[in-house]
This record gives sequence, structure tokens and C-alpha cells, in this order.
Amino acid sequence: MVGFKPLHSCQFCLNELDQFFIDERVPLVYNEENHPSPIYLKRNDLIFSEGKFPKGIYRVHSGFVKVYKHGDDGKEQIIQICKPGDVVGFRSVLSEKPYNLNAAALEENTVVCFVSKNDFNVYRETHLKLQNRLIQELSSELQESAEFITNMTQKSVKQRTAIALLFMHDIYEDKPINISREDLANMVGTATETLIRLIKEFKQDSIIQVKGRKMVIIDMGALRKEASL
Amino acid sequence: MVGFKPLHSCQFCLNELDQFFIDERVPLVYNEENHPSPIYLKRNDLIFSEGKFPKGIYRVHSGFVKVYKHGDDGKEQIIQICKPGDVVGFRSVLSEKPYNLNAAALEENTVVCFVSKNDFNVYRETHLKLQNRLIQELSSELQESAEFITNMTQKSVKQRTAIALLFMHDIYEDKPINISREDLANMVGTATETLIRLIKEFKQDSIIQVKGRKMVIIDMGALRKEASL
DNA sequence: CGGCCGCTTGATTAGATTCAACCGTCGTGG
DNA sequence: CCACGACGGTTGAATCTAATCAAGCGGCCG
Repeated sequence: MVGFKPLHSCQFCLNELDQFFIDERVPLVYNEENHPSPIYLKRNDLIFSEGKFPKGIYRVHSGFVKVYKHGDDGKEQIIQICKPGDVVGFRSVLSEKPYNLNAAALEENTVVCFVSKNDFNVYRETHLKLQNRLIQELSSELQESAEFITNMTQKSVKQRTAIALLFMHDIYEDKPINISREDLANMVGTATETLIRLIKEFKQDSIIQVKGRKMVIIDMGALRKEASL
Repeated sequence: MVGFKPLHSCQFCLNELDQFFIDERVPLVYNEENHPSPIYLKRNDLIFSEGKFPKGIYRVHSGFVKVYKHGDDGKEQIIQICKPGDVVGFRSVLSEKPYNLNAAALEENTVVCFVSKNDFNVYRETHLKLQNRLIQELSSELQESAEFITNMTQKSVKQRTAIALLFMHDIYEDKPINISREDLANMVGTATETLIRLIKEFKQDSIIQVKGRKMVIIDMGALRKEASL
């Protein structure tokens, strides 16, 4: 169960694409107005939103980005969390369809870098290796998506909460997990109140430590157990 | 809400890939033992299963194929339904990872055609247009997958049942929907008993007609309404 | 004819949502 | 400087949806 990838992680460490960002001098990159500067974001600042046509792709420089969808009642369902180095928004560029998701900063002081659709496409079409790598990456993500769907439909809220915590622990690389209860609930796909009660349970069972909004996992084994059964 | 694509449909009507199947003389195609014959399947016969490495791709010739994942408790979650003309199993070939899903015939007398991984890859690498088309297709499917996830997490079982019925109606092209209650429940992600009760409700509300296992939608408008709210 | 499988129904239970209220903190404006 | 309000977090109680358990039905096949 180690290496279990519960929620989509936009793990975009493609050598070929990294090369692209080096070639294009990211992160000292051009923003949408062609100014050579990164984009600074506050918590919940939008990067792109549903229905709009993509102008380019965004690489997370620091902080985290949530990619989510609004349900009918307005509740957010978080589909993926992107961390520094990940690229967000490229699927819509590739599919040539409008965004069907929203992306926003998960944390204060998130910085992303913009690369125009055109620059990306030109590079892409002249680097066959990248094309192949993209096909492989997209197929993998599609495979993971089936995993994710099965987790969401078949696991209990408690299991999903455990999975989300393990995922965030990974993302935060052993630093305390710092995420709003609401965002975490939207990852898990449950009500905020329910999530809080489960966090409390895990705390009482000495599986995690909670200080304010920050959480530290102290018993990985127990949490993994909760996640799978 | 028309054209709403609730569950993944492996809508693989890529001109370039169709060309491939013409070139390769599918459906009079080679099976896994290199015999020039299609594969005949009974209901629930496996086409491929989790953990195995892909040997090639399969094109549905007649009948339907379900692609599903086993949850921890053994319950199936159906991820997609493939109809004649659709291609199944190509994602694992492209990602170069083992299958993480199972595929099986949904109906008696389902026929699929096999094309070896090698034939597919050779063709693919010599037809750049197909490469681009694949990237586009995979990205689109990934976008749809977000839609699907949001539906599964935020909609009620009743709404999801309505969505599944609309989808099956589409698949069956106005012919009566013919699917086991269990399979339908596994599409919706609910217990068989719950599904049956909802079918009964829709029947009592004169939204569908039920004759044995076959179902006909008689009030599309009402069903669409149920689906979205 | 018997037994199995898919389908159906009823009753009970459990898990999660919803509603309501309260607390503490932070930022803003009087 | 303090008061106020907004917001995120937390708790309790009531409600509801859907799962589970149990049982019966009908048809089909061996």
C-alpha cells in the first residue's frame, strides 16, 4: 500500500518537459501580458476557471494549487493538488476544449509561472520525445483516475479522510500539513463538520497531532490501516 | 444538459485510428494466438484483468464491454462501458504499465477483435497525426473523468441512477436497455437493492417502462430533470 | 424435480448530512 | 484603542439517505 496514489497528483516530472521550462527560462517567465514576471497569488485567487478557453499552461513555483470543480449546489470537489514543479492547465490546452475545472491557490503566497499555449505547442510539436512522454503521462493519469473513482465510491468517509491525510503528508514532505478544514473536506468529498469529527477521532486515537489548523501524522501505520480498511 | 457525458464512454471514433483498423483488416483480425479470427465471449467472460501486462488492444465488434475495478470488498465499480467500434485496453498499452482494471463482456454474444501491442505501436509511431489525435483524446477523457468524479461524489444515488439510465439509453440507441440490475448498480456505485427500489420509483412515476430486465425510457425530460436535480 | 441465480420486498441499522449555535481570532473602521 | 463583524473552526442534536440483513419469488437449466 506504500506509494498508493489516492488523489491525482499532477506529478509532472517529465524530463522532456523540464527541458522545455529550462529552454523557456521558467520561472523567470512571461506572464499572460507578456511581462517577464511570475504571478503572485493569495489564498483562493483563481488561476483559471470553468468555461474559459486556455491561454497557456502554469507551472507551480511555490505554494500549492487546488484544481476543483463546482457541483450543482456550489460545493467544490477538489480533483487534484499541485505542488511546486507541477504543471497545471495543460490538459485543456491539449484537448483544445475550454477548461472544465477551476484552479486556485491553496495557500497564501503561492507563485505560478505562465507559459503561452503557443510556446508550449510549438515546443511540443518539435520534440517528438515530449509527445511520447505526454501520451504516456496522460494514460497513466487516466489509469489513476479509475483508482480515484473507486476510492470515492466504495470507501467510507473515514477511509477517504485517512487517504487524503496520507496524500497531504506526501505533498508536504514531512512538514506539518497546513490546509483549511473546508478544503480538506472538499478533497474527501464530505461535509466540513464530518471531516472535523474524523480529524478529532484520529487525534484521540493518537494517529495525528493537531495544532490549530496544522496537522502532523504520528502513526503512519495506523493511518494506512484506516485507509485500506 | 443534452450531450451530458456522465460515465466514460470510450468514444474512439478517431479518423486516424479507424484508418488503422481498416489497414489492419479489423474486424477480420488476428487474435492473441495470431489466428485470423475474432474473439467470441459470453456474459462476464474476461478480456483482460488487473495486474496483467497488456498484449494488445481490443476493438468491440458487437455487444458491449464493461471496464471495471474491484473494490476492497470485491464489489465492482464500473468505470466505462464500451460499445461496438470502441477500443478498449489501449491506455495500459500507452502508459506501459500493467492493467489496473478488468474488462469483461456485458452481454451474451459479445465479439471483440484483438490487435497486438506491437502492430498498434508501430502504426502509431509512423502516423504522427494519430499521435496528436491520441493526445487530444486522452486529454478529453481526463477532463471527462473530473466530471464523472464530481457526479459520483456530489450527486445522490437517485440522480446517479438517472444519469446512468440516460447513458445506457444513448449506448443502446433507442433499443430497450438490457443490463443486469447488479451491473447497473455497479455503474451507479450503489447496492443492488437500492438500485431496484429507484428503478421501481421511476417506473411508478411513468418515467421508464420495465419489462423483465429490459427498460425503456418514456419520459426523457423528467429523467434529465432527475439527473441534474 | 430440485436447486440455483437474479430479482424483489420489507425491516432494521448505520453512517453521514444538515441545522443551529458558539467560540476564538483577525482585520477594519469608528 | 476598542468594538464589531466576518470567518474558520468546533460541537451537539435531529434527520435522512442508503447499506445491510433476511426472506421470498420466479424462471431456467441440469
